[in-house]
Amino acid sequence: MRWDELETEACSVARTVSVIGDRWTILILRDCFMRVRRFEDFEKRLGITRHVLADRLRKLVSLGVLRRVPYQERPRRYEYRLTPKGLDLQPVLLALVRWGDTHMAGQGGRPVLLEHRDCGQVFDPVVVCSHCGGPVDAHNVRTRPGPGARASHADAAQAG
Amino acid sequence: MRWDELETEACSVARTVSVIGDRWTILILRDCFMRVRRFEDFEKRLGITRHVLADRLRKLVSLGVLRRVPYQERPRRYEYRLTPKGLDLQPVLLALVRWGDTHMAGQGGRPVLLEHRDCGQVFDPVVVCSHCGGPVDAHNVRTRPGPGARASHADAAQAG
DNA sequence: CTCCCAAAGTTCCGAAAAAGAACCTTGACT
DNA sequence: AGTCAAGGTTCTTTTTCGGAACTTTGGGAG
Repeated sequence: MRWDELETEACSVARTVSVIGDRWTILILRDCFMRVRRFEDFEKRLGITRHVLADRLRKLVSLGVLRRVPYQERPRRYEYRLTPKGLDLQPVLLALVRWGDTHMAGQGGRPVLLEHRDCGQVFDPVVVCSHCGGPVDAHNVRTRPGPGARASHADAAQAG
Repeated sequence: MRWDELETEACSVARTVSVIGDRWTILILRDCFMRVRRFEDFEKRLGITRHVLADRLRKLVSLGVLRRVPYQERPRRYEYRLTPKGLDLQPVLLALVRWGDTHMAGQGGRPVLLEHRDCGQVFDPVVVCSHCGGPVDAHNVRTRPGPGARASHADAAQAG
């Protein structure tokens, strides 16, 4: 299966992976959430090659995750900002941070803490059910085919 | 920056990406959550080459995300199952499903629905604050350095 | 006017990884 | 002895990546 076939799969994970399933893309998005916006800043912070960076930014813009905004004229220069579609990726990033904190933390503990503005406290992101508000974990979720289901594989996140 | 340098970064996103920041790895994990366990089944469902599949499974086992469990003797055969560390990736998969459903759904609507066993309803995963239970979104989270912070870049998931 | 600088890319080349297909191993079954 | 199944491994070819140099647009210094 090739990269460009992914987005046509009847699977939301596959479709999402077709957008962000690349290490550089995820790290670029992490930096976007940290308010990094310029080509050179991404390059310096990430240690990515300019070639790959340009490619990924182009891809993210064409997918509507980032937009290219001019920040000066003569010479015209652009910066990259998250669109609403891009901001919606926050839960993905939060989930990645949480897992890394739990399972990959170094000797010093977690590198970063998350503070919830609404209550002012340091917190962990917790996933709950939109219907009853109860906790969601690996053992209390079932998947079933939805209206967009097709042939082969369904979607996913059920227990082992 | 090379792949193997990622896991030493003082960033939980980077460390997590060093484990799952690869499209095949994420799709393999999706299938694991759907109770797929055997080499041939992964191969058939994913359309991945055997070479890459063997490599990714080996990597996931060595990282403690999957474990190799014998399911028959003579000839000895193994299957792959999520460990507790692997099951903890569920929020990541849920976040990917949710984003795909919202932003990449095809004409037919969502391919799969999630059902919460505790309340029996179809639901969306929602991220809330572990402290006050309030909603978490792109605009009410601040990041600050934690005990494991180091030199360069902090972590991540703040608004644009 | 010429040189130098900055930001944001693009181009080029050798190295690494993925796709695709064939081959190998263990043991059961016929 | 021949066939089948599961789970890999070994090729060869095609893509992608890393690293470094080059380009473009214009400002500012001498």
